[in-house]
Amino acid sequence: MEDTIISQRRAKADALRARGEDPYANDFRVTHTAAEIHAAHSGDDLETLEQKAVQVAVGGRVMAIRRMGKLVFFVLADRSGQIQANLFQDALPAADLERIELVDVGDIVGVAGPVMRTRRGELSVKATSLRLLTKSLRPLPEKWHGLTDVSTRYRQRYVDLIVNEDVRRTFQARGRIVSYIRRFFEDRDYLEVETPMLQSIYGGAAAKPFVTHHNSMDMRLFMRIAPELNLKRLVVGGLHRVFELNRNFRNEGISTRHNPEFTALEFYEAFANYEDLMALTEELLHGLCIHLHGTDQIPYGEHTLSFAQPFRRLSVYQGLIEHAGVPADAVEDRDALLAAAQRLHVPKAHEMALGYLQMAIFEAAAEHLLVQPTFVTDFPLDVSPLSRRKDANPKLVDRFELYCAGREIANAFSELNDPIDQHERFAAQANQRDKGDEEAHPMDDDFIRALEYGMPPTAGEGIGIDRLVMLMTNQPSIREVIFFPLLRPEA
RNA sequence: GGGCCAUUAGCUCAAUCGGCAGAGCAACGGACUCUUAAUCCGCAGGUUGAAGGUUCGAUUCCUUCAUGGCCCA
Repeated sequence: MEDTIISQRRAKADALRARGEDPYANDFRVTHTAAEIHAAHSGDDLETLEQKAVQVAVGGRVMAIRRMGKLVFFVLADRSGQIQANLFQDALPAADLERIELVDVGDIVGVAGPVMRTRRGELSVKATSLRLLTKSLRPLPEKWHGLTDVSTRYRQRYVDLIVNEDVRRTFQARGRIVSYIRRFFEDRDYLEVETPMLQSIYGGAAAKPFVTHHNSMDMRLFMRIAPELNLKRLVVGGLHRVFELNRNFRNEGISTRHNPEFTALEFYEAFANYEDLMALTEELLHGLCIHLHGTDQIPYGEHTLSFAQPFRRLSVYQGLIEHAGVPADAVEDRDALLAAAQRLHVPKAHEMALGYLQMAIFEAAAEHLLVQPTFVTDFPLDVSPLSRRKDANPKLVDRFELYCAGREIANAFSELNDPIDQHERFAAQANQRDKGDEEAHPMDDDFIRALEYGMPPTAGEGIGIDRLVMLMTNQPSIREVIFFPLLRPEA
């Protein structure tokens, strides 16, 4: 029974206290990490190390104990990796030898002594002292199979991280990705900014918000679904290159691709258009892939993704023609589109305005085919209330979405900066809302006012960081790249 | 929201047609000064997710619920 193990370990903590030692001490100082020791001495043989007698102090969790009678091996894990500690009876003071008996797998210990190599070649620390620094009361999962139960892995991510090295690596990669992105934009003279998560009017995307309440102001507030409108206000204010890398909240279903809170990068650059952003996006993803993997060809599930530049480009209309079987001269023909929608089992097709219908067909027919990075361009105006019209075709906008592995990774456009047009678009969205579209964009009078002061010609983009991390780390579920994905509370 | 699947010891998994609930690892006791999932001997550990039903008898069959996973919308 679990309580049996816990009480056994509590007894060991008590035994330590009886010896006048704190089972939760905090006075041990580490001089080296495991990785530093491996890096410094990987080429040193047994005799060389004996001569050098390099003294180190390492601290970490005991991942394995192998007792050989008068010799005990610990495998220690610290933030950098693992190192073996060898506890020889004739190298340790009596008090430390007795302490070995109080150490369990899972405890945090400190070991000091010279770096050595065993006869079998294992680089180790020969312990001349042993401290027990943190008593672990709960047993770790089995050493070979680890922890695999998905629910437990997410609920007790700390255990998942202790025992599953690949999980640790995935989250380390996530950190490096975020860091690379920040550096990428800082190098291009972008300013990192933070804008409100709590908003009295939400906007910037088509999604349902979380609603909350401010008590002392007695005010309804929304969790933001996107930072877009605030970032464009900053561009109006003269911050011509800004980015925000932060959380968005959308009140929708949970799946392998959706978590209610997710991390997005949004960036805005004045005097640029959506074509410029395609080039910038290629550069960002290509550089990131090389930075992480040293190559631009990486596995994702059964596929090999290529981030070699340039990425494929496919207009929405081309997609309708090539993948949905819509005749080339009928991409704006409602009857032809409805026929395609029926073939593809698009629900509620008859209720949709033209642009929504085109996109629903495109998504049903083409989305899953877009495995290699592909810029889908030239979206219908109806579904793009914040994008600039195309000069050549006012029914379309200067917009692209980047698809990869059948998923939307990024969404970008030349920004609509005509306040009159923007007001009309919001009005059209209000009309959609009246028809029952809960995801239609709400009117934002202050945003119109900001545009009336004049926003320079600008292009902006949003990139889903969680999905990007999934691609870069070959993970099939968004929950594998979010430390604590949303779950129902335990019973 | 719909369908399918899973839930058994701390962890990973068994259990024949409905017939005494088992193993490995971890733990506990012991042997061992070069192990690498150490090895060897011994011992212990269970409200089979919850509630109800069928049955002489339920881990197994049925119903409802809970949690999670996958697929679909």
